[in-house]
Amino acid sequence: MNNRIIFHIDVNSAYLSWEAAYRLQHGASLDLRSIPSVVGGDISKRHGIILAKSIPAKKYGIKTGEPLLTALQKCPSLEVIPPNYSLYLQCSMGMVDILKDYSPKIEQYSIDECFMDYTHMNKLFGSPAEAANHLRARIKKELGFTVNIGISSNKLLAKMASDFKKPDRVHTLFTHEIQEKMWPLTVSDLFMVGRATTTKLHHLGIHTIGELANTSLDLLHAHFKSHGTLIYHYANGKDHSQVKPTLPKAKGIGNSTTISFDVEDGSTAKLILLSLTETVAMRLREAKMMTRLISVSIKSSEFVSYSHQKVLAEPTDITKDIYDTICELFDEAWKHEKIRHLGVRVSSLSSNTNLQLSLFHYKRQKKYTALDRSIDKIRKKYGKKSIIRASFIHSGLKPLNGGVPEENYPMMSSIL
DNA sequence: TCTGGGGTCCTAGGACCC
DNA sequence: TCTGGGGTCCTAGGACCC
Repeated sequence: MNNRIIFHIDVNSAYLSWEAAYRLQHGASLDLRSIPSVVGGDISKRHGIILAKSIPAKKYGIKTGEPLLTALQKCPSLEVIPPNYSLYLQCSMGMVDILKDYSPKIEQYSIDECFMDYTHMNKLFGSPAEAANHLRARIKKELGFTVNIGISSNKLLAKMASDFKKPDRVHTLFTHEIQEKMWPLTVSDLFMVGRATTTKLHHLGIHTIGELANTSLDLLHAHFKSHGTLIYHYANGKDHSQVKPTLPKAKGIGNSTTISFDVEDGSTAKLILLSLTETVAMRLREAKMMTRLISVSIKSSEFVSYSHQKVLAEPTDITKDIYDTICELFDEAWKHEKIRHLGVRVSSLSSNTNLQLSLFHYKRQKKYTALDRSIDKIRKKYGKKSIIRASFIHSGLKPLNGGVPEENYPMMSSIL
């Protein structure tokens, strides 16, 4: 139990590296990773933030999540590349395919991060360090991008280790190395210590992970409740969570969008909410789930966010039912300020396999369920834009909004 | 500082029930 | 009503992650 070997594999500057590798494989002569470059959204659509940066861009003080505009002030010659999520999905799947050669126990933590349990696997690829280096080199050679790999006896320490010097490195962080390698780091480097917690810890005089590790659990629990207990154990390198090879069942499905202009009237807002609901409901049915809890979220032009939710009497997967509830919630919640951002989310999900329709609503539900099924089929066969609601015609708004990347991208060729 | 979008988990307070 | 305590559900907001 205490002798596990866990790897954390982290793609260096994932979105940017993937774009760079793709371009090189398609004849480009310039490697984006060698110049100040970023993947970022469209400023004119108010999506202008940095999603990934090259190491040269980092040297200008450009940070992930910061506005594109300030990044351009720091480096006017910055190369800005739009995101391409279906490419990222292909690259991510390519990497996981390689990882599967090294161990069957792989957890895909995000599109660019995986945990791998290498316990008892030494006979296959040698010692953990040998295997990690083999893996690192193979991904680089076959897929054209680099990764950092952290090795330890649990997931937390492996993840912390992969964050050490980048790119293209393997690091270990075993228990006996915690004091030397992890404790000198600033407390905000610890997983699960974000901005709010960092500020509060500083007020308590705690600045390094080592200081956090040596603070009393009682004090931390008094200030941070269960989160205090969590970060105390993390600072001491303690984590017993398992590598989970199967992805967990989704707890909720949501889509949201920042609108390119401020919305001032309810009818425009509701049209945007409809486009979001369409996508959310399609994804819900695709997952063969029903929802009982519907919520709408609003962000004003002044960046004030709020939400409103409702539990339904019975679960549904019908677009119209979800949308009607969304409109009701919006009318109750909206404070009539200018709107920048709208979101639709469904949760309290249950399987739809044994759907029991109440007798009273049976006919109505059957009708709308059949309608949704038909629309889903047409969209699947002829594309998502093949059938749209009349209300969007001439509206200038997208009839479907949000969603997950589609798997329609040509597979990356090997670099050879 | 003109500052995205997808998630998960936790907490606090109120309603309601026994 | 000088009036308890525990349990569950619901709601809103906030923290964190990539």
